Amino acid sequence: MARSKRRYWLFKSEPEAFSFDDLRAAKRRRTTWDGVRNYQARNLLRDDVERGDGVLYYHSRANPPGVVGLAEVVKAGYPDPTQFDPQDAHHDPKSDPDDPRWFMVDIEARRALPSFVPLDELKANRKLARMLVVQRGQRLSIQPVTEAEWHEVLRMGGAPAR
DNA sequence: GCCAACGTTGGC
DNA sequence: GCCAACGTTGGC
Repeated sequence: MARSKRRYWLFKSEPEAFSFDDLRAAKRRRTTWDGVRNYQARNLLRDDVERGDGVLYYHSRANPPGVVGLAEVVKAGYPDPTQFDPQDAHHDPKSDPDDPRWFMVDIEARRALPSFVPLDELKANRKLARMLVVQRGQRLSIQPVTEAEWHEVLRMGGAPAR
C-alpha cells in the first residue's frame, strides 16, 4: 500500500561494489538492495521505505564521495534472501526463516544528476546543515531525507525540480 | 592505508 | 547490565 505522500531517502553504496552506472546497466535498471546488516537501517527498509519513494544515490568511499544520481523504490521491504545463503558474504546463521532478521527493497535507476554533488558541497550548503549525511560520525547507510533537502540537492545537481 | 567513530558481541 | 574487545564504516 503506497502512502499518499512520497518520502525521500539517501542510499549509500561504494562505487567499487555497486555504482550508479552499475545500476543503470542492470537488467531493467533495477537491483535488490540486499546485504544491509544494521538494525537502524533494517528498520527503515522494513517499515518506512515504500514503493514510489525517491532515492538519492550516494557514492561512499569514493574520490570524492557524493550524490551521483536518482533512483526510485519499486518494491517495499521484504526479507533479504542472502541472510539464509551460507555461501553469501552476508549470511546470518542466527536469522530464523520464519522470522527473518534482515530486509531489503528494490530500486530502479532514474536519471543521473547533470552535475555530481560532492559531499563538500553538501557540507558547505547551510540549507543542508541538518542533513544526516553531513553529520560527523553518521554511518547509517539508509538515511531519511526531507522534501526540502531532496529539492535542494536536485537543484545543486542541475536536475529539473519535480 | 590510516584511523576516528560507531555498532555489536560476549565474558563476567 | 556493564563494558572491553572486536569488527565495520567511510572520510581523508
